Amino acid sequence: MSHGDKQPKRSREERDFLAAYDASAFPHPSVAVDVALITVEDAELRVLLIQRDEHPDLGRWSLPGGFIQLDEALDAAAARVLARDAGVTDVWLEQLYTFGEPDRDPRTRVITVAHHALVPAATLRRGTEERSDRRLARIVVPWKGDRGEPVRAIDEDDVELPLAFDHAAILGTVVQRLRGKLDYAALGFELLPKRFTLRELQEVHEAVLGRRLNKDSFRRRILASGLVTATGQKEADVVHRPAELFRFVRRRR
Amino acid sequence: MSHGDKQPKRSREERDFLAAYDASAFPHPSVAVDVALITVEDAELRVLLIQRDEHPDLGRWSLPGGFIQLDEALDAAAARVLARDAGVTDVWLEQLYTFGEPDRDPRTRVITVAHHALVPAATLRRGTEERSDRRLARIVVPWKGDRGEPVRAIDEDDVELPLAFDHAAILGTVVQRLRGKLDYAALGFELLPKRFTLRELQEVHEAVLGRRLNKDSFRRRILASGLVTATGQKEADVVHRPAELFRFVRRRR
DNA sequence: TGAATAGTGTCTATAAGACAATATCCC
DNA sequence: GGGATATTGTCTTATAGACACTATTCA
Repeated sequence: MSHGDKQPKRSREERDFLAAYDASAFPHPSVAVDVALITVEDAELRVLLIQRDEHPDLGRWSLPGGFIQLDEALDAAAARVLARDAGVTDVWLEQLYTFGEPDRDPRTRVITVAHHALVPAATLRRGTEERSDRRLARIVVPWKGDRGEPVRAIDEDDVELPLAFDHAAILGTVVQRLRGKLDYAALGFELLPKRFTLRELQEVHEAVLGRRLNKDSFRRRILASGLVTATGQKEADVVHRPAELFRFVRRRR
Repeated sequence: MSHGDKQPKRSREERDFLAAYDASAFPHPSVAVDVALITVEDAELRVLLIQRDEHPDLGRWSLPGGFIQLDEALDAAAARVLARDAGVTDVWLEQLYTFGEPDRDPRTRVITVAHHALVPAATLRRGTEERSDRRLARIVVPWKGDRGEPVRAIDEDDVELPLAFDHAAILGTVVQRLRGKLDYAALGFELLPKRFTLRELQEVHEAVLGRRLNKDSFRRRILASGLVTATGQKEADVVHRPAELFRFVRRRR
């Protein structure tokens, strides 16, 4: 057993019980995973959406998702879906919340264990450009703070993409969670390339939080955290004084 | 499909699809809920445990739990389990995390949506006194901060209660989550009676956080938050100057 | 009166916000 | 040089921690 402290020595009696156990004695729900693959581009929060080509909710836009397999861990299922639908591997991926309202899927009872993943925009752009059923949609958050209510998805042409099932609510919870975690977890770095300027990091934080931050204290706070270290290099091809490039360094906690 | 419609008007074709959908075409996991019913007594974090009287893990101690019903929402299943096993209703109850390692239950694949609930100690003591298969166990946290690793359960006689399945890990996640939420959510009040002193509130915070807090700044912070209001009453039967009783008031955020 | 905790006031250290001054790049 | 942003430094304000002092109850 991978969980827990002690490996229970099972008695003969317990082994007999387990051998006789019939899991099909009562009906079971379906269990799926959905993954919100999040990035920040042009200082805006974005998510990968896929247009459904099957009933139900055909034509609507959904998060990458799929049913879990019986011998598959939840995070493994999420990683599988992410690789299959977005061609993305080795990214920050974490369980978010489990959505299980009885009527959330018209087919049958489907409980979905929602996950969220973070990836730099450059990584995501490779490979999601050509397909017309994939969009890197802007997330429009119609609330302030951490209320976690449903959000909307808008494509590059300012067209709203209608979301399938309860995915607007799932995405609202994603934004809520990211805003809550940003303060104490080193999330910003997951959304940036290896080397980045402090202004870029601040823009990522602002995109996630949905509000402007004070430049001076942001700078001081990040530098004091010991989470970044200067590389000595400077950004290039900017029309102003180039900023120093920093990189993330594992430390603290 | 048209782009703007919100409430899906299902087409004839979609309705036919749904009517023909066969949920039993592939095997499904079992889905359960487990509930950590938490309280603070004698300035220590406690949880209600039940000794298992069936295989598997017979004799070990577990959180109240049960399989969800097909037409039952997740939080409704958690509330049902809580009422059945602890006789407790109308308490703060929130989804925590979903545990789904393939081998976490030896019977079959069981995914559990873990919840946590908070209740004042006085409320819980009523009705959980007599039964020998129920214990309000102390939670011993062998780590600092918010690591969320497994914890141990100790009864009143300092005897460790071996935990069933991965419940030690679930409880670790409970402590981690409570510590993270305490800063910004008004959790402390859920663990106290209607009227309480600031010292009692501080003791609850200290029990959850597992560390001592500065009295002066705790006092200032709570009073400045606007979350409590003085009642004009004072505590009785104490061997020292009685403190003023406060009550929780909904405000802020 | 003494033990024990409540509650108040003050001082200091730290962090955030505001703002000004200077630096450095491209055009 | 001008535009634009980087980077540094200073000042002000808010908050946390430390500590001292007074207040109030019961034994």
